[in-house]
Amino acid sequence: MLSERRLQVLRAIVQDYVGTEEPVGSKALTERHSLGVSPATVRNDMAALEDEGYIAQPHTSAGRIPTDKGYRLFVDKLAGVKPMSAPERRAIQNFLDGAVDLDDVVARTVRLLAQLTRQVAVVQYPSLTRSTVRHVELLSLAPARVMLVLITDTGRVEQRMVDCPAPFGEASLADLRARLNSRVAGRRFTDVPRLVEDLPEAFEIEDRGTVTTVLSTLLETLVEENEERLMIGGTANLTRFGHDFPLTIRPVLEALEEQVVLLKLLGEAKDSGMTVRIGHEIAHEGLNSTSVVSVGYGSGGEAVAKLGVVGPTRMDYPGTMGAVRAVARYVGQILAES
Amino acid sequence: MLSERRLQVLRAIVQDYVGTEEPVGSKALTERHSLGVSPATVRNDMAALEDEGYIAQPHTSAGRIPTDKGYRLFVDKLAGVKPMSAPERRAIQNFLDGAVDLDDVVARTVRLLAQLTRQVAVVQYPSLTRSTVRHVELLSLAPARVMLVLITDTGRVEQRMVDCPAPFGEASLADLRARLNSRVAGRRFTDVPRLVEDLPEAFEIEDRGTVTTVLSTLLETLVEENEERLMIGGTANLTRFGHDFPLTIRPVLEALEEQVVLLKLLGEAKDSGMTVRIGHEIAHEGLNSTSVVSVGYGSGGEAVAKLGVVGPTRMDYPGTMGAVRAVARYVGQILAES
DNA sequence: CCTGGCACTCTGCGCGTGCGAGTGCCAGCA
DNA sequence: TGCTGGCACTCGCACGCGCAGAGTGCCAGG
Repeated sequence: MLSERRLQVLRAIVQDYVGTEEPVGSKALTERHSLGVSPATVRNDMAALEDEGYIAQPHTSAGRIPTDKGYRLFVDKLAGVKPMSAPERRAIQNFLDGAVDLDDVVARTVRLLAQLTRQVAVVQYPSLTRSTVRHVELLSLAPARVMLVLITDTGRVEQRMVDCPAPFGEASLADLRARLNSRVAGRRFTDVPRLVEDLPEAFEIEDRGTVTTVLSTLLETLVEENEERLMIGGTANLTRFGHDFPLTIRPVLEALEEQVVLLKLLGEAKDSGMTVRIGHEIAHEGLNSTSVVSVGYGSGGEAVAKLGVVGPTRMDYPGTMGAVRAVARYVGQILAES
Repeated sequence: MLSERRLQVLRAIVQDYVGTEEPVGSKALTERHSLGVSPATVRNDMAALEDEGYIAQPHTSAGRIPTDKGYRLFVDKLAGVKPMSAPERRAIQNFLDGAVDLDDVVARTVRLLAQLTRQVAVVQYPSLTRSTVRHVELLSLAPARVMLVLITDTGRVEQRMVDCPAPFGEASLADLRARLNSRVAGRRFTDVPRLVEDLPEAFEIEDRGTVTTVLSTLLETLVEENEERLMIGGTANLTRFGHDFPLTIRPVLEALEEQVVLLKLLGEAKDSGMTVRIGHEIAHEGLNSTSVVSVGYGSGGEAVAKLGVVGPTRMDYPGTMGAVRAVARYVGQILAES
């Protein structure tokens, strides 16, 4: 176990390194923080911290920088979440209140997060699978062509074209629409398959094919995991990554374009509370030198999706976590209102 | 007027520079192209081209690189559009055919363009203002709350929540839905205001407030220019920009995040035919060292939106133009089918 | 267990040099 | 008049060198 002072030294190293982006030496440390001991003592502590793997030196006889393990300890034990100031909170609320629809909410959230954290922001659209159905609408576009529109409680709208095996009359369509809604409106997506199972039986034999087709399209839409979308913003902040970044930025941009990767990343995070993944804790190779701070957000007490930021491992964790948490909270409020 | 050979020299310079990314000298030119003259002659030609402002030397006694004016001449007079090969065309078609809905079409198009051109791809969603209405749906969510869903012929769906001034019965709602659709279905957006003008008069006095509210929300949705969305992809290709690019890439990323800028840019382009904007021809400062190749696409003969790529001025214009044109063509087909 | 001192190591930077690519110009030739 | 070969000149760039500065590890003393 590390002594109290050594933890303080680690904290000081992380803070200074995050601020200056340069390896920090023993002398500078004692000057900028009142540790009450001399540089020589700090050097001993640093040697110990290095032995334990919390810090490292990029080159012999340069200062130390924190390792992923060091940041981990810092986040878990040494730093809290820095709350947003009251004016900041008001600004967040004002900005988000101006949104007109779901797309706009998500777009504004991305912008806001990117600006607050000066990092890359990622916001997942409210997930279909955890939402409830508000309404299912069926529109007849042609005798054997139906458009299926699914509206969720989070305001998301999905539509699908359905080619029917046989012409389908207006009356039957209205019938199906009514029965469908009376069964699934207000229910969770996961319950829908069970609820509509026996629906075809209520129809005339010649309509059953069409009903089955419509229903299977609906179920398809519900489970279609790859329809989980997300919005990204603030990529220009990547240019503040480091001095060497031609090589650093490339894989990150590539990873960000692979929405699958990001969705997986967000999916792995805890459903409640904040998740911080640091450097090599992230499985995807291109993101090995980044950290991801994510949190669930939702209209009720329950998370319907996640949002977060991607930045260099050398980031201001307390500030970033504060911003992410605050934004998630207000987005949840907005969604609950709409 | 420049002699034929001088134009050939310019063409050769552009081609070589695009290929090697390095200033090209007189000797290398004669070696790689059979111009039938000696380096000395080429030097004279180059001096002339430089006087005219078509090429420049980055430093005294280095090779020459084309100026924006040089690229302009190259694009207008010296190079055609390089058509895609048959296998490439098949690949494009196959890839786009797999799309399930409009979002997917756009997403795939972006991916495809970015891969084909190895540059940043920008695809505008089919514009509302030039489309026609396929269907307007009204859903009663609460006694005084209506959801308005607008479906366009390009498959785009817009929804808006409407808070009514007074409760609105199911019957009135059905009435409004029917009247509305009979008037506007299949009509162009621009005609809609005129067509629904006198609609409130057909309703009982107590419903008119609500009808008016719904209609104005509809009109709002139609004109809402800022709802013009676009999707961007292939930003990782920016890292191939140049060696110096920390400074170059930053403003470009920022400009790309400002969708307003991009929309303006696309909006300024010709409606039909391909538009190439080179370097300083682009008003926005951050994009001064880029070129934009854009073209309209649409389901009928008519363009409903634009797509294009953003890349360094030093790009393979014939190839890029070929890819952009081909993709636009196939996207148009896909939209027409759906 | 902390401290001051000391010798050591390594990176980054400024400077001077040489090389090579490329140019402009000129005189000669078709 | 236009093309060619030759020649002197100009830079940019890569390389090597040496120096200063920051930081370390270790040791002996309090």
